[in-house]
Amino acid sequence: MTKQRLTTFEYALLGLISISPMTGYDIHKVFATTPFAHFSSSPGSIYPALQRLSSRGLLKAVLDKSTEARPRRVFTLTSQGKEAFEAWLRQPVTRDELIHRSGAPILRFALAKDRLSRVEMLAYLETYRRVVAAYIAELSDYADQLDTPDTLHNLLALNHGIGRYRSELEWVSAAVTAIKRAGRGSRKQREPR
Amino acid sequence: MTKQRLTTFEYALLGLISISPMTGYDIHKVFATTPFAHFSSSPGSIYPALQRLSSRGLLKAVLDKSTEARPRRVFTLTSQGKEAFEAWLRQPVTRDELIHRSGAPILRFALAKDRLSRVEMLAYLETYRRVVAAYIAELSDYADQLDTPDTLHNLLALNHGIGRYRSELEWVSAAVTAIKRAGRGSRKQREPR
DNA sequence: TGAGACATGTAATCGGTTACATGATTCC
DNA sequence: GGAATCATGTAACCGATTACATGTCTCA
Repeated sequence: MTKQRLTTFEYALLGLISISPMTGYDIHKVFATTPFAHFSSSPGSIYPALQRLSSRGLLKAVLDKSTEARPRRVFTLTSQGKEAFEAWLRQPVTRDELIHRSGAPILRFALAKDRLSRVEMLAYLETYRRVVAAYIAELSDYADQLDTPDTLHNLLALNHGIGRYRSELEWVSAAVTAIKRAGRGSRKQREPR
Repeated sequence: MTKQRLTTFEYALLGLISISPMTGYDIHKVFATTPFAHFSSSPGSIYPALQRLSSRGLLKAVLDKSTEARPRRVFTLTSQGKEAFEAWLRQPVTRDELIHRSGAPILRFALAKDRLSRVEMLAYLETYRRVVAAYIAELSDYADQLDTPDTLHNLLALNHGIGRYRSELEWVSAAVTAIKRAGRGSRKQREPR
């Protein structure tokens, strides 16, 4: 039960809280002051979402009355919440996600720190690379079929997409290299399994 | 009056209809079969939006009873609609648009074909370039302030953003060159004003 | 003592998604 | 004659935005 999908925004909340327990205002500060994600930092989006996640059993609020008169509500992941979050991290990247929630794959990567093993991260990046490469091919095919002489703007817009996704590929290569390098120094000799 | 802002999706509808009058189904086909934009092609988004735009006086529907029993509703821009659309095209690109509606600047460029002069297009691209460059600087500054040794993922995610926007800059340069080249052959000697 | 950051929430509104519903036309 | 495509819509739901409301703490 409670198998319903969450929004990317809600997963981002779970991810932040998974790093360390947070209040609504803490989350507001993250969204307002870091380029981490371009989510809304308004209370009208954050507090209702925290309530939703709590009522679905994914978050648990603890009242911290220590210092202040008005209590701060500190949210923590429940085991269900942790499960839902990690299931999200482990989803393969799809064409649909790439196109319709284009920030999500990188968000997942950023939030996967310490949740996924190095091997899993590399596998994730590989699926991402594959999906991006396939979409570039799709756009290129489409561009080849445009033949009216009249479409400079259309062609430029298409090239925009192709260039954007090519830069994704470059980033993936760099990320894979960086992760492998980081692993070389500190990894345990025993491979998982 | 009717000065309220529209959604990017609604402007996209105005833009398509400004190219040529269209029915809801025509629009559906554009969104379903071209990489033009990654908007929803579902009837539940398109038809209500067309109704909204009509009731705001931006679109006018003409019933085409020519061939079929069930009439096709062909939408055209009203003068108000044309005005609203072109005002949108002429808005400068802002940081907020770049971050929160990141597809919009390129969408506007793509739809500006034949609506803006070459000079206006070049000016538009220049404002875009400026905003992107400023945001890259912002991200770089932020990256410089990260110093904990612990942030490989954060750094990679940041690099992702920086790389993505650098590729935007490259695209702008290419687009400017292409537009200037296209202008050389066919432009009229008299500059506008 | 007053300004501004800290901190938490609610209410109204509205656009978009999903699912449902209907019927005509075309083509095998 | 049946499937697929053409074509147009409605209804329920729900998340996000915007604006409003309230009160505390800190520091100049």
